[in-house]
Amino acid sequence: MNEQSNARKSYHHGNLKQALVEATLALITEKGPQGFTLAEAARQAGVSAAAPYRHFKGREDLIAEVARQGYILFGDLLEHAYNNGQPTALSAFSKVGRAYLAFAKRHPGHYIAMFESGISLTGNSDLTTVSTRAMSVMTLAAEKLLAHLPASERPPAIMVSHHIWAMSHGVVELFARGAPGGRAPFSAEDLLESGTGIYLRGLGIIPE
Amino acid sequence: MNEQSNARKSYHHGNLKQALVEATLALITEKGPQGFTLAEAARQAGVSAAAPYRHFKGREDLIAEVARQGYILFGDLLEHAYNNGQPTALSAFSKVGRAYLAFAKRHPGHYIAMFESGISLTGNSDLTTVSTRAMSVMTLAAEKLLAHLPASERPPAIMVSHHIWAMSHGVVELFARGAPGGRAPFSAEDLLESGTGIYLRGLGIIPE
DNA sequence: TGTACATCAGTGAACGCGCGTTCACTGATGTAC
DNA sequence: TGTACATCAGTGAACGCGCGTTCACTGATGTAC
Repeated sequence: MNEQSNARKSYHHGNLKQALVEATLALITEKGPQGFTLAEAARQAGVSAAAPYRHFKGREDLIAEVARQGYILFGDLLEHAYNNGQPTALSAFSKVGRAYLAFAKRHPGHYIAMFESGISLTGNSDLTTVSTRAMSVMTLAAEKLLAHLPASERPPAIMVSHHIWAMSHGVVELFARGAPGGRAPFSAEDLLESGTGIYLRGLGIIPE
Repeated sequence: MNEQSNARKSYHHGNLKQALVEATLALITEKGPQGFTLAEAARQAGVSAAAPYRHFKGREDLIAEVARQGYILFGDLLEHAYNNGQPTALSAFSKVGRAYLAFAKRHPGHYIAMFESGISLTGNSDLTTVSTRAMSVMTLAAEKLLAHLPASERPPAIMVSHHIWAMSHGVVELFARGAPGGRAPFSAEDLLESGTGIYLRGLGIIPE
């Protein structure tokens, strides 16, 4: 949190790498993934435009680092919400869904870097690793949930987790941030809750 | 479809406005909403960088026009798919869902301009009008579908259409365009079909 | 049908701007002895 | 504890670039008579 106003005493910044990450988060949150520029991130960190090159290969690399940290945080939050499937597979699954939306709302900069910055996972093994891990939590939660069903009417867990992922992502993009959905009569939380509720009833997980 | 290579014979272009719209579509599809520049659109239309200002207030205004045309096309396709709810409310509803995904895949430039360009509906009444109209088709389809249910277990149509909208948009963003979902084991079409199928069963529309 | 003229839709040069990136540099820090 | 030196993490100036936008201009088109 070392900003321009917060003048450095020393020639060395001390924590420039992370300061740049934080500046990037702020800029991305405010102006979108493309409103972000390396030069302005440097400015916000109170450092010359050339300084970031001591820590990042360039603009892309900085965004990738933000996404990387985002995926780790995301995975942590989902895992914590999942809580090893306790107390029940259903409650754990619901909590994971809620954690998804909570992450997107509380960490919009990370979310945008991860899903809207146009960054590509292929060719960045670090990113692939952390994103796979985060997504696997959702799949695991789906698996445990589906275990309750007789095998004959049990859809693939990956499919189910993709359904939930899609619905969650859609709710985030359309209704969570003054986006196209605009002033909808339902909050993002309500929409996701009710949507997954109906979906789970369709799966036969919730009776009646 | 009047491109650079397709040299104008005359001093006047004849159809520059639409040529710029088409160039924008191509650029946006290829490089994302921010990879697009007015200058390059002009270049692709075989015209000087100043020419677009005869037809648009500026960069934003051109993107807005693309989005506007997109919403109109989108609305037309949804309405055609809906087909006045014939032959059954359920089949019409399903067709609308499929049309949503088909539009996103066949007209990615429009879709991106509409939903990912960061364009704002507020303050552009033209845009608001056409987008409202498109979305109302989805709500109408939901309404007719829900009419089959006893009032006691009938959720608001707007909520249902928002659920479907969210799931559809999520599928488009995550699985329809080599996006984060990457090489998933299911196609976007399959995912949306199965997802809405489970959802509709949850609503009690599809039995068993 | 011809002509005079207004309007329209382009041109091309110019502007100021901020960006990403490179480079030789230098002050601060860490370490071997 | 002191000193010499290597390394590190910044600086600041400079570059080339393409962008958005403005402006006076001009060639083409449309119209009144």
